Amino acid sequence: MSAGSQRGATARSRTRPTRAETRARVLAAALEVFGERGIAASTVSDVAAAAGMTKGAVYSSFASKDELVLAMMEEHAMQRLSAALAGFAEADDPQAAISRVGTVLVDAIRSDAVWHRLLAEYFALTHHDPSTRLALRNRRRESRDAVARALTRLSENLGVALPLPADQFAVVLFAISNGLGIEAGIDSDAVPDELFGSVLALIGRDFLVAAEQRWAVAASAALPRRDRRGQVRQDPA
Amino acid sequence: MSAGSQRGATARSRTRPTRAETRARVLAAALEVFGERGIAASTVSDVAAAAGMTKGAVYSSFASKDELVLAMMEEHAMQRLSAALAGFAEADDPQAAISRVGTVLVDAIRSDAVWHRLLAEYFALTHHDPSTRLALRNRRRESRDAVARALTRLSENLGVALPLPADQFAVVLFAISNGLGIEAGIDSDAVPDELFGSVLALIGRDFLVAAEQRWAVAASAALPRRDRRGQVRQDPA
DNA sequence: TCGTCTCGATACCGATGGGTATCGTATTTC
DNA sequence: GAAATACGATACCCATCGGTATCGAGACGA
Repeated sequence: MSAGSQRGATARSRTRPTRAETRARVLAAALEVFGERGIAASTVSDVAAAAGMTKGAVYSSFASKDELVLAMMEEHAMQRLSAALAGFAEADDPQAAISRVGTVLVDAIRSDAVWHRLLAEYFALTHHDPSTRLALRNRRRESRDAVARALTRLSENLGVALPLPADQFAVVLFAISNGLGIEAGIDSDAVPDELFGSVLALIGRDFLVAAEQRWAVAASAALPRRDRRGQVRQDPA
Repeated sequence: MSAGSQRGATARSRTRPTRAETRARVLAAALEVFGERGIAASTVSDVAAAAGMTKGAVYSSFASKDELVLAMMEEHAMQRLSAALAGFAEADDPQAAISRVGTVLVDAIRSDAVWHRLLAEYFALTHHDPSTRLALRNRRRESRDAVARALTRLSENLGVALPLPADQFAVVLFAISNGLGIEAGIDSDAVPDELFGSVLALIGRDFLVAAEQRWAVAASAALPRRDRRGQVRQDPA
């Protein structure tokens, strides 16, 4: 009936999006709206509207607002983690690996101001609900472990010890990233672009210096390693 | 005014608390309730009840929930700042000053987990309201400046350059404190007590070493100050 | 092409909670 | 001590928002 039915053999033009499409659209809208207005301050209808739909659509894909929020956080956390890990990714050249880590982490701050706001609110919001709280904790743990493993591998590849135990170093990376992200969110003038890099350089100075020497040595020839006390080499950073 | 032998000191058996008292009680209750259940999740009545009063009392002292929240944050931020600065306080012995800074900052994390949650939520909550946002930004700026000044003074007293420009160093301190606080709030096992100290030691290692040397020199004899350009003069962009 | 099922729009409900009007009483003023 | 005032409790208002019931229309199998 109706004017429909023209989605004949070839064009296959759906007039109605598939379930997955809707879900994706809603999640994207959720990220946008929650990120802009805040989770608590946004209504389900707001999100729906931003996705070009109505509440009904949202509730047909998500059981509750909480679940929508959870799904949105999971989704984006996943993306962020894999992006971060991609930075570490098997780079044959350790130098490249190091510089990539820096790059990734650095613009993680600026580009994802929204994410830092969201995480901050979610962290606070979540505190009273044990199950959500555990979910966040476990997700955070996984992420940290992944980063810690990457750090360990990096350290082993270079044959240089990390400035801190890998797991603690991972925590510190998260903390600084998040902390600077929040400071930047409060007062963007206060956080120059290179600040994260500077801090990392300070924390990892010995590591970087040693890595550089090792690499240089390895590159120049198969020389036995020289003394590593070149304490204040000016190069890094 | 003239005739009134107005409320003679405190001994007066008042059946009704003074305005300032109620305000203080409400603010204390607000800190407690908001900190526990979250700002958005708490109602004005909750806060009032925790203070042993009703909504009416709150609204007779604060124009709106927002204003109550703002006042509570201001109040506590003030306390925190002065506590932190007390750590820097005119210590004749620079060594003591340094170690105090460490101590203060370290247990600022553990002891004030609540504060970190609050700040996180407030930061997120505040983002959509320009005036509150500016208030937070300015308050944050003042705090940073105060810390930066203290750092500068410390550096001058010791005659040793800071690892970073004072204002940036201040930001980093705030960020790490807050960041680690949040991580600890999410997963307390992940943040060992000494982590903040370790990171600070890494960041400020040269500073600490140089300070120690200088102090040792100064202590050993009343020597005129020696050249200050020691090997540690590294100060990257 | 028809029947069935799924998805999403519309309309609605009920609770929650911020905010207000009012009144009684303690405090202050004269 | 009486009048004026300030403060806080009580009762109330109503906008908002999460969630639900229902129904029409598009998708899909036969």
